[in-house]
Amino acid sequence: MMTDKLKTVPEPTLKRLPLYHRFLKELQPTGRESVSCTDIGADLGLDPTQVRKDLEAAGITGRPRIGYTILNLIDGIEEFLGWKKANEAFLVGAGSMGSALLGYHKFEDCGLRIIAAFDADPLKSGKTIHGKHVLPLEKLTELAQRMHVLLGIITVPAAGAQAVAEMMVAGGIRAIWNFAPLRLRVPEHIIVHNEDLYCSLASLSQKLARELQENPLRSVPAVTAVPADILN
Amino acid sequence: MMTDKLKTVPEPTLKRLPLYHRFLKELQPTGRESVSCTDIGADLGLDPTQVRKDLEAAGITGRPRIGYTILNLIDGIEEFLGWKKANEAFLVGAGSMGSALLGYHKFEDCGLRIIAAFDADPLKSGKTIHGKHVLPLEKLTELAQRMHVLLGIITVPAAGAQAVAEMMVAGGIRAIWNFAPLRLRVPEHIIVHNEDLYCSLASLSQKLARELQENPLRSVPAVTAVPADILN
DNA sequence: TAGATTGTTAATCGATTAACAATC
DNA sequence: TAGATTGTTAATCGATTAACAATC
Repeated sequence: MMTDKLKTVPEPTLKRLPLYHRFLKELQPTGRESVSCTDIGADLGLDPTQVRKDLEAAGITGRPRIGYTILNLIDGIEEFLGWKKANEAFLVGAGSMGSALLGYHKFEDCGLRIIAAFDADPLKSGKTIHGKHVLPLEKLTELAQRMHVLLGIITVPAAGAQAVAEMMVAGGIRAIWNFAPLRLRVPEHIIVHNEDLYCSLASLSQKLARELQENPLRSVPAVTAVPADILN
Repeated sequence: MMTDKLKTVPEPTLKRLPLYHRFLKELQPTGRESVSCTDIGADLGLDPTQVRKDLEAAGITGRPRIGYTILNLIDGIEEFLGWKKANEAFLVGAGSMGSALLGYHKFEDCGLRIIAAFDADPLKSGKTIHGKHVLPLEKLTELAQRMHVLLGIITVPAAGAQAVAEMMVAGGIRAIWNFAPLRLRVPEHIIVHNEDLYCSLASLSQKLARELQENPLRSVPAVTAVPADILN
């Protein structure tokens, strides 16, 4: 158990730590006690030194010749990433993406507890999705304030996202996980994390275009007509 | 219209180009003809030189003193990112995340055309989600082959993802957009893009934990009891 | 012409990788 | 002891930022 100050670490390190965590969780049931950076790196295709640096950044120490105690490592990563004490969160936008996130109960293992959803549509508020109540949007600010909810998730369409962000900020929310495809304008102290699928797609699409330019088609089978009624 | 060779560009550049594109699309209706890197940078909070470098990497040129022609810029970015000719894609896993993606019709503007979904569950296959047919999983490989579909989207739970990836590869799919929280083991020439929400959450959660450590609570209003019946 | 902006080269910064000493 | 592995410092690499010349 370590409760040192949480340091600022490079973003890439922050993204890799959960990968280590996942690998260690797979390793745990095997009964092994310790693991080396070489082992972790081998599984994920990473340089062992990088793994060591990441763990060092997270404030986790091992023992020369032995490696790291798996239990210790899992605990240290969870502590460092803030997964030990759950962040309560409000989700706004009970559309399909919102519903999907409400169903990801595994988020709780990562310290995320979505305690309610909100939607401007009266047809949606009042319902329950994956066991979570959907409340009318106008209650967001007040409830966030009263309940000291510090994390907000935005899954509304782009057009409504800025307004929602402002309601969240007004309610004292400090960090926003934004799935709407736009940059939110919020005060500087608010942490915003954009999950911009369009940007993500852009990078995939460019890579595929480039790959196809280099190797047009690996094999060129006859183009067969496909039953029209089976696809739209 | 530019049809030069598509270059390999830094990943960060690839992620920023769609942001420029979005800003330019907003600018377009105003009737303005040209724009400078300073303008773009100001909107997104980026260094103008970085914007210029990114555009240069995408093979787009401007004119000193004038800037870039907006139309030209939009066209150039779309061309470079491969948004001009649609990539046909198969999506596997018609759960809530899959459904959400099937409903994102704006993906088509980014050159992504999801032409069908697949699911192992016979209760789901046969249905139609957001206008797309859901087919039985066992048809995936053959159909991908016959239709020359090159892009696959995985939205099944982690346990099934590796098997799906293998079916995709067998069907000749060249790029995979993976939403399942695990690293897929695929041949080297396959492009994999992991949309790992857990890793993303980790970084947000750590930042929030750190922020709370530094500024525990901006204001400390009384903790009010919340109607128990309104939340679960 | 003068000034704004691109294009391009150099400097800086940060992250990754390599080298090696400390240690169990 | 010898050897594997951590801890730590140095070297490399790549991306960002700064500087400045070219140009419309």
